[in-house]
Amino acid sequence: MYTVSDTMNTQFKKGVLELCVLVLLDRKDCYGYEMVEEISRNIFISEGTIYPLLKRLKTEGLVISYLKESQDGPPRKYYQITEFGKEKKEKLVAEWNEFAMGVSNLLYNRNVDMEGNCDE
Amino acid sequence: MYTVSDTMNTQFKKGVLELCVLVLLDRKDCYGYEMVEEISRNIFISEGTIYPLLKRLKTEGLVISYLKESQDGPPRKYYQITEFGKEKKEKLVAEWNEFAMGVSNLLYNRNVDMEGNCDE
DNA sequence: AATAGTACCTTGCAATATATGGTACCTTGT
DNA sequence: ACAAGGTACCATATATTGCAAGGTACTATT
Repeated sequence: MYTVSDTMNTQFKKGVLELCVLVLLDRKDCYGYEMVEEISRNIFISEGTIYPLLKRLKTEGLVISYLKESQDGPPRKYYQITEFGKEKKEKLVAEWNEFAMGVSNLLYNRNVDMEGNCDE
Repeated sequence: MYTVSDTMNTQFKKGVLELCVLVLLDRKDCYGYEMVEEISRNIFISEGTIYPLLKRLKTEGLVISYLKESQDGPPRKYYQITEFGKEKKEKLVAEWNEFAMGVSNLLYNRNVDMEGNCDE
């Protein structure tokens, strides 16, 4: 199991894990435990986080799920992204990029003139 | 007053606004209303967010404050970053950069081998 | 006198990552 | 046979924090 330093700021992850899960599922169907492994390659995530998150995504209609047997342990619950989920993913990616750029500008004092960010 | 689209994901900001405030205060002393203006150039922030945040930073010893009269309205409460605050800022900047890079790798499927992210 | 901008503040709410603890399957070593 | 460890799922309670909504008060403009 891969791990990234668990000192990483918990708050930073708010909302981002949903984005990460949708991005993974847009590539291929995954089961929960697998996604924890994947995401853990890059940012720390606790197992206790993924299952409530997946449940929420399912309730919101962003994903569906199906069971599949496994040789290595109990049956796996695979998740598949829906069309609605794909739309949401696109929206979140765009928002994340805009946000990350905004933060970067603030941190490194680049006050670029962006379209539509001024009242008059 | 500058504004960025207020549709920006609220969750993304968790923890980041603290970082932004500390970065601003590391450049120069600022008062709350001023920081809202500055930050709003790049990411949406509500006025109702900054004052509880500043209060918390003060309680934690990351900043101190002093009053100064103004011609344009009521007295301004300026905030100054402490040595402890500067250390915290450095730590948060590093954590943010690591985090943002991790997310970027996940979004764009760059599974780089980074040092210390594998158990064996 | 009324309005708008500046500048501060408090309270309650909503969202979500995590810790903790639990169930159950399979393989390997003793 | 059985203990241990990895795989795989789940639920609950808690902490953190951004925001909306509402308030006070000063100054300048209409």
